[in-house]
Amino acid sequence: MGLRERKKEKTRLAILDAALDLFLEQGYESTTVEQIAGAVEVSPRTFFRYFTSKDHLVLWFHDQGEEILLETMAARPPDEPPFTALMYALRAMLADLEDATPQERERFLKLRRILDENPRLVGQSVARGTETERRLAEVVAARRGVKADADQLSHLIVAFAMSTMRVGFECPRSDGSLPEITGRMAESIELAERSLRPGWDV
Amino acid sequence: MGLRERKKEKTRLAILDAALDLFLEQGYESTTVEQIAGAVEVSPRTFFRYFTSKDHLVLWFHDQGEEILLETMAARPPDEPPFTALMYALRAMLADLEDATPQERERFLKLRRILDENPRLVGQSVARGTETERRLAEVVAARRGVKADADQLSHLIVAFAMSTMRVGFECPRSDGSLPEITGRMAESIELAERSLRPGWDV
DNA sequence: ATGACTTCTGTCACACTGTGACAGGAAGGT
DNA sequence: ACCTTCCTGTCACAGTGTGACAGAAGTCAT
Repeated sequence: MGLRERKKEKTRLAILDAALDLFLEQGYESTTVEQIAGAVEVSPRTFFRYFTSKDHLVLWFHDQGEEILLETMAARPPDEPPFTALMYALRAMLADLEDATPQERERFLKLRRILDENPRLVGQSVARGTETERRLAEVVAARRGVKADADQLSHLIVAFAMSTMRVGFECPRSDGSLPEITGRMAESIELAERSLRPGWDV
Repeated sequence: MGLRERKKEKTRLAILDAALDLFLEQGYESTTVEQIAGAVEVSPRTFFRYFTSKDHLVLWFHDQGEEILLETMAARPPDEPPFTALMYALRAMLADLEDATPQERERFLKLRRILDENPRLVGQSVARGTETERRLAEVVAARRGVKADADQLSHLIVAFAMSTMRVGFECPRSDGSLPEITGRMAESIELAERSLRPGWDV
């Protein structure tokens, strides 16, 4: 990896960290792109070359999550029931979080605190999730040997899976520590599996 | 109802209709608030007094839908399983649509076409839905005699119900007529009820 | 109707987000 | 060193959204 790419990644993370800290200090809305750019000695124009919008700062982790979901789905045995495979994919996301460096974990926890304080951003985050759902629906439809456009069940399977994820992430919160989050998530997965009729997602 | 209120409602709808038509003609992004305001002989500043944002134009029907959902939930017998009650609430939304005036139906269908062409707006719509979910979760938790903050199952019930609704509305589409939409919705509800274990939402 | 009173509207001014175009500088390969 | 490519800052700009204020229109007395 060349110097150019390393430098790029460095500024990317510098912008991200500066922004997260500013958001926690003064709130999301009250923080301007100019301030964030200023904090890392970069022009506002450059900020938008790294993050397409201010919201994208908060949604960056979604790109990461989606990648893991899709990779895991591809790796699971094709004859496994789709919902089961999706639950494994969720667990893979958690595993990735636990294997991450302290810095990355810190970033994630800061982000969660910001989301707690800004319901609007939670909405944006969910909105971003619809794209992921669309892609996952394609994968699930392929597994089930149907066309995604014409099959409601494939969409329902994915929608239920993502609901399970969101419930695990969003509620209920107390200290917001990492083990708590993974614990809630595990609970949520268990709850969902217990609620669904065996073989519903064939 | 006084002249003032009638006039207000009239301009509100005038703005809405003008906007929907412009969106269909030239696309959502390419249409400016200035154009919309101009089409109804109103200052841009006034536009923002009727709709807090350009996006809000497309989300207005959500406010209406949420109201019906909450009202129906309040009217359902308290000992009815929450998910069943939520499915009745969805059907109440459909019934409201079918009872609506031709104008209102036309508005709804235009909106759907706009959503089809602008995935970003679908995302916004889903984002708006998270607020509804939060409120419904409170209602469901109250029914189940628990606190919403501390109960994942209440959230999961609502999340599953809203997933069912979204799947019914969003996929799959062909002519986009009203009977088709209500049909898809009914299918989706049936599919969800068949997928869940009896008594899972006690 | 005339008055006072409330509410709505337009104008002006402004902050902020996001984008296109261009020029200079840093990194890559030869 | 040289040329190419990519990155960055500057400038200019369109568009969204908001606060403040003055005037117009609706409301409700007498």
